[in-house]
Amino acid sequence: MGIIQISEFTAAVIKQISLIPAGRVATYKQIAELTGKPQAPRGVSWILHTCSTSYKLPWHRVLNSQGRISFEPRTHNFKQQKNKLTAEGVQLSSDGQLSLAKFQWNKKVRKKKSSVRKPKIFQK
DNA sequence: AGTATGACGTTTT
DNA sequence: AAAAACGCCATAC
Repeated sequence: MGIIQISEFTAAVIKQISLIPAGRVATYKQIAELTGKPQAPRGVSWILHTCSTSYKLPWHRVLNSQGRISFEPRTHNFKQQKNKLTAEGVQLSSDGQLSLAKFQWNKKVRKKKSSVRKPKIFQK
């Protein structure tokens, strides 16, 4: 095993993808955003293309922004990804479409403002 | 150094 | 609505 130099970006992408919990999915764009480069979803896809197996990432949890598997439905990769997702409880249609509303990992910089409820004693 | 490519995403036909 | 064009980015060659 040799020493490999990878870029900051690559390391950040690998980190974020490894954090996606089972049963949830993220999009390429979302990963790009989480690594601070919202314009780089293509870079994310390239990294997955090259090192998904060598880093043992949950690559199958990354979909495109329509909530769709980014492989042609005939391909082996498509079937493998679909099987892995199904095994985790992620429901998707036969053509590889799922509901992002249901399954998207919500680690995102979103500031909900009104989610904090006042204690009952203060309500009225 | 310049070009090509890819598991993308958005805008324009 | 679907397809193509366009923009974008990190790597490969």
